[in-house]
Amino acid sequence: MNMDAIFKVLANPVRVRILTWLKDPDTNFPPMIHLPEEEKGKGYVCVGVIQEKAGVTQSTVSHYLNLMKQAELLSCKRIGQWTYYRRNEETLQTTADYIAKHL
Amino acid sequence: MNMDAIFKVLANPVRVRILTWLKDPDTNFPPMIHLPEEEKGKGYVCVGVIQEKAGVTQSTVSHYLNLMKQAELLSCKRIGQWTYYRRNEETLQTTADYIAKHL
DNA sequence: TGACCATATCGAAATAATGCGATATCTATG
DNA sequence: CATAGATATCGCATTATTTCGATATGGTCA
Repeated sequence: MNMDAIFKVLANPVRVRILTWLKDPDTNFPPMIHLPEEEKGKGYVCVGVIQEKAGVTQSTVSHYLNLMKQAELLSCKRIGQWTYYRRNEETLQTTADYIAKHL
Repeated sequence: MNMDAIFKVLANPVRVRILTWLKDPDTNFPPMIHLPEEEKGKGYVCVGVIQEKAGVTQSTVSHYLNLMKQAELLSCKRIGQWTYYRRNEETLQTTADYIAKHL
């Protein structure tokens, strides 16, 4: 796990907000109506609604999401013309543990 | 507590290393021979030895230490011509708790 | 296939962080 | 008070990040 990349992600408050919004997609985002039934309830949120809520341009949010994916804080799945991102709880957990232990 | 400033401190690997070195001054730094008896064992380390170990210039380490102090990750005490820095365990603890809970 | 929508990538300008050398400040001491 | 040592601050050049608009890509559907 690349802690360095993770801390760089966290150094930007918009990215941190996105990360926390994704903890509870149901209250922070509209329902993902194009998501197939079997993928629902897994925390997936498409780029467009994240962009709108974050208040940055489409290219910026795409860049941010990519950084977070490189750091393995998010994973994504493309379904149709949409890309859905969700938290990678394993990395988040490991990060929290690392900080508690080594910081 | 300013999480934003804290995450910015952590975004630099040299600063993170300094923070972790200060967890165990006895093994990471030479003894602070000018420190008065009553201040020993409190984790204080002077700027010079941190600079040497970090491998950056004096002005750079001073700047880093100041950023970490602003973020309340470190506190400092001037004794004689030396400034001694040590970890602020309270902030570190609160940070770890915050991350575990909100991230 | 062609128009359309969502997302990704590219290129560039603005802003911020990095990290240095030079200089200032502060403290001790002769 | 003059000097010396430790640290802080200043000014600046370099590099990285931010963030945008423009464009490319990839999927959908008539």
